[in-house]
Amino acid sequence: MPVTLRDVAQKAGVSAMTVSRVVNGSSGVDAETQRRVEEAILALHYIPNRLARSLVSQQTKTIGLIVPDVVNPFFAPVVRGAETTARKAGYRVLLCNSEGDLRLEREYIEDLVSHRVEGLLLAPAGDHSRLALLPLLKGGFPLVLLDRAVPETDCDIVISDNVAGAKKLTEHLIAVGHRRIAHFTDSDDVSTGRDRLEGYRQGLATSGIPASDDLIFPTTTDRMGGYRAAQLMLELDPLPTAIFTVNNMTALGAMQALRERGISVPEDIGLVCFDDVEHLAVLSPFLTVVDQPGETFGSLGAQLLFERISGKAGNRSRRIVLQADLIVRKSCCVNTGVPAR
Amino acid sequence: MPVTLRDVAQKAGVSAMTVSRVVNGSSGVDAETQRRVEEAILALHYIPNRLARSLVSQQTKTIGLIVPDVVNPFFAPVVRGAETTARKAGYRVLLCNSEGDLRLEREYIEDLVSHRVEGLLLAPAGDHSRLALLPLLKGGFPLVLLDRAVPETDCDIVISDNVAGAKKLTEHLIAVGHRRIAHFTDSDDVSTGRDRLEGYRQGLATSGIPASDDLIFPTTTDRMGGYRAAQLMLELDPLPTAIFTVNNMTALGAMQALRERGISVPEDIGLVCFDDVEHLAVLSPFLTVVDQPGETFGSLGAQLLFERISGKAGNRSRRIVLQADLIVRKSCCVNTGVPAR
DNA sequence: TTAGTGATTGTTAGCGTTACCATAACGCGA
DNA sequence: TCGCGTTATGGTAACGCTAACAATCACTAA
Repeated sequence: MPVTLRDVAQKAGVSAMTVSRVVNGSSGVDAETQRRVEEAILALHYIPNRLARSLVSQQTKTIGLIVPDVVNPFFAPVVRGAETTARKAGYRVLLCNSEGDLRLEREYIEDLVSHRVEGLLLAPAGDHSRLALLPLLKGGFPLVLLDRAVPETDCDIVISDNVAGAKKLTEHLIAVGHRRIAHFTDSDDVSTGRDRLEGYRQGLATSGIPASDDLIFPTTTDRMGGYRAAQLMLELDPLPTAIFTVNNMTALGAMQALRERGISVPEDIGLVCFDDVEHLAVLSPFLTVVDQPGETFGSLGAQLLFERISGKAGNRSRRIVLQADLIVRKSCCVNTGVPAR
Repeated sequence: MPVTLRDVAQKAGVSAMTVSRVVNGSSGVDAETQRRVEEAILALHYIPNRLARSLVSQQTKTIGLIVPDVVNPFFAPVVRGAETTARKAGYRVLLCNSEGDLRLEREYIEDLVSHRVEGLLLAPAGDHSRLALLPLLKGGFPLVLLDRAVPETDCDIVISDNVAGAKKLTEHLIAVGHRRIAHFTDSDDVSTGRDRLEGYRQGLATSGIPASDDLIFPTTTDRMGGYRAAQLMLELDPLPTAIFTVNNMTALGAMQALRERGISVPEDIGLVCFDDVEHLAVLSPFLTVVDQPGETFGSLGAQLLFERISGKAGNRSRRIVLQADLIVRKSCCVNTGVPAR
């Protein structure tokens, strides 16, 4: 059904090759011929078939990007950063949403490879993503990890210093007077979760506060996870005076649960988290957070990937650690300077 | 470099055709042969080349989705809805971000067509998208518009009743006592902007309030647009007692500008808008809005598209109008019942 | 004149896959 | 033993495109 090169060639009274030359702007086509061909292209609304083109040229000018959640205010700018950088390099991005699900992620990886993307940007679902990545790595497939590390998987990565960030956050809580701090953490399978938990522990340790497992609530990193963890936490007696959640969505969920119980932040309990919530920060600068530069993750990741693709990247794998900044707002430090209870 | 069907065939000691049969689960392959082939596939990490496959089968099992802004809390669920529905139908989605830019949009459309997507879901940048769409429509290409109509362009569409929604919002403002209401509107090129402006006018008209052009501020629908419009509006004397912005991002920008001037909402001025801001609604249920069901836009749109693709969709174009719901929160109705000033 | 030069265009093959038809091998009844 | 259907497998062409080479032509220098 769609118009092909041959259709154009026939209409213009030339060979397919000549049309191809015109389409690709190659030199060595007579001006008059070129005009006739261009006329035919316009008349027929011819659009080249990239499948065919890629098949012969062996390059698709496409990279894949898999994130656990496009909607998350942290990943959204990551996507944008990657896309912008890719565009500048003449590449397009195939975007996939793994929902943090290993099986879905695996499917998407296969899918992208089968689409012959020239490289892959991946914010992995967790440590077990390793199984899907190993064959890629073994085959020398250009791959850059974003945001999350995968143990024993040696490849380029853009990540932030989660331990330091979490430690900063914890120390801040302690500095404003909190001693009993709950932590909502991700499943043990995700490096960011582990690192932030470690930062939390270190933060407590430097102040000589014992870390109690009772205060650590493993959960999922979506809003529901925060909601559930908060409900569990609310059983505690005495209640913690502050919560440090592993990411932004979890904090929102916690917030929701607290509100439902009539517990207000920061009057009754402090709340801090990793990752900012962009739009929210504008409307009511409220949550104290450690903010990661999402857009930079995306653009740096894409840059690393393109270096890999073009073979400019040597054998050793590169590791970029970005700084995460503490943004102190109002969600943990009560006005009296001392937390309630 | 990548492994092909022939490599597998050679390894398994069979012809390419046999491997193809195994890969596609066709019958008529000896159990023992099948085992050998499967072994070879696994050993070689063979992944079929979808480019080649699509080239011969003439179907890519892929649809395109173009939105003006993935990051916008309204479009994010649209994307998710479309993707989920597509997945269920065995399709994948190529997601593109037009940034509301006509040229970029046009490029993406060409790109997607050249990728031979089987259909296109488009939230158009504006009326002028028409030029890019006409050739598609003429060629019978499956196309479904989302959220925004394009005049004189007859095709399937999922849209909400913007006039009614805007009217409701305006009437609500009037009901709580506002009479001098500013409206931040989109460029005249976008149907949603026009319709909401029309709703605003109708809302005023039913109460016999004259609509003054001085109160209407055309701007862009991002945060910066809202910010700038608010700055212009602040020159007005007397100040309006309420603002109705054309979408969520514009409201956030306005909010920002107001805060910077020390003007608080709703005490000093009321603020309402179209589209909710999901995460924000949880953390502090504040903005009074007309909420559109984003996910439904995406999934219904995808459904329409698949009916089109499979030819089940007759000749006439379908138009689905969704209801937009007024959610009354705190951003326009002051506690005293009377707006300031 | 005659090969030589350069500019323009065409021909052929192949990218990796599948549809379609051909072939081979086997068993089975007559 | 032959013929026939049945099952398993292979060969060939084609999808739309481009790389590489081949052909054609006008024209020029010797």
